Amino acid sequence: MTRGKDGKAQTHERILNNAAVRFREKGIDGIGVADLMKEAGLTVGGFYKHFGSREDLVAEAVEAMKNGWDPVFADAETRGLGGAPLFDALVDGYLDVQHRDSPGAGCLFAAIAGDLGRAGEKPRAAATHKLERMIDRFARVFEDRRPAAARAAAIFAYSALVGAVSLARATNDEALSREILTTVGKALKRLVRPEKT
Amino acid sequence: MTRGKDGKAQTHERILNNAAVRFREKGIDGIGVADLMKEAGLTVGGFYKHFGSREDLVAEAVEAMKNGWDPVFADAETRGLGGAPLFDALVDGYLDVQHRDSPGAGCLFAAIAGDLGRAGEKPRAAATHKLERMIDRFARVFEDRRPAAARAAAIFAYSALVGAVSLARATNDEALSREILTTVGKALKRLVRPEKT
DNA sequence: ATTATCTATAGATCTATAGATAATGC
DNA sequence: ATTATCTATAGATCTATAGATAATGC
Repeated sequence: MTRGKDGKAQTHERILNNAAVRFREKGIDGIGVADLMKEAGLTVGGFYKHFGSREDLVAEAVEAMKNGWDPVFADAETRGLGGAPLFDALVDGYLDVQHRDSPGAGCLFAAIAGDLGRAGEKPRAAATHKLERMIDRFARVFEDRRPAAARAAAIFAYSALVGAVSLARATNDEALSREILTTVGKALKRLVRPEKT
Repeated sequence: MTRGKDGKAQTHERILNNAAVRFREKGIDGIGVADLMKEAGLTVGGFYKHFGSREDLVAEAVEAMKNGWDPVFADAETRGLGGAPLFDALVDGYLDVQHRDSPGAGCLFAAIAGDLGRAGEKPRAAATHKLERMIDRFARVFEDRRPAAARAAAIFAYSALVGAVSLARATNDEALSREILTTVGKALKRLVRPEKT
């Protein structure tokens, strides 16, 4: 309706999904409203008919961020995978060089945890929601433990994963970067991996 | 000499140490050159007599960042501490709520790893240097293992620590935040702690 | 008539530079 | 005479808003 061929909701989604990628790639403050609108094929003036403020966009974008694990979980579910093999797939996928080199499509915490800690209440609330969901989902991988222990294992392993990719991206020494990824992967499989299922 | 009562080197240090705090508190792009100079008691015009560019300041500030562990290591050395007690002191200190709430005085990676991953070559080289030194120092805590295993333990534990504080800062749910800190602390002590010394 | 999007711009940033000033060293 | 710091400003951002325009629905 009106000017654009698409509906407003689709335009909204387009702005959002692009912002979700760009914020992870360039940091929350790394790209401006005008450029985000341009990348969505629009001009800056329409922005505030879609979002109350830039911060509102950040919060919505955080909610919209598909974390790289979604396909792994989905695939595991269809194939009836769980326990150790699923854990290994999640760890390997997270610590892969491709994930390290594609922050825009990857874990929001590895990419912008620091920015989120300094962000307003709305983005932080959205991040909290994402984090809770991620922990719950990851905890179910530890079928061999009681709920409290499974949750603890998920929190511990997830912290190590987030830290590893954050550090692997921060250094410009490729050898060190890969060493971090492989070392943390091995340690997690040795110390945290659930029993075979 | 000239205008200021202090020497140029002291002024340089003053700008640097303040920037090192502010960058961790507000993110690398969270404060401008003019405000940094004002906080050091100067005006913006003098900045480029001290630093070739803003990015050069970032790199120097990263080098200058005292990580919160320095006093713990120093204290341990004077008291002849090592092994398990030192490991516990480092883990507890890192995962303390006070560290979480004082990014300006804390670990640079927990505060700005994301920013560093997007920064220029000079800041990333400085970060790499810091990271290497941190790993080497932390690895010496694992006196009970061979060098390669000690290094792996240091990389793994450090990743978990950085991830835990990053996540604990990103959420606005105080209970979840504390749960992350205590859970990761317990897991590290159970799974990675060196033998008693 | 409504509304999604457009153009244009206000006002507040930010990095970097030019040229003046004031304190020291010869 | 030198130089560390100052004031002032250019030019490029950025968020947010005002008002015009063009497409749809009554």
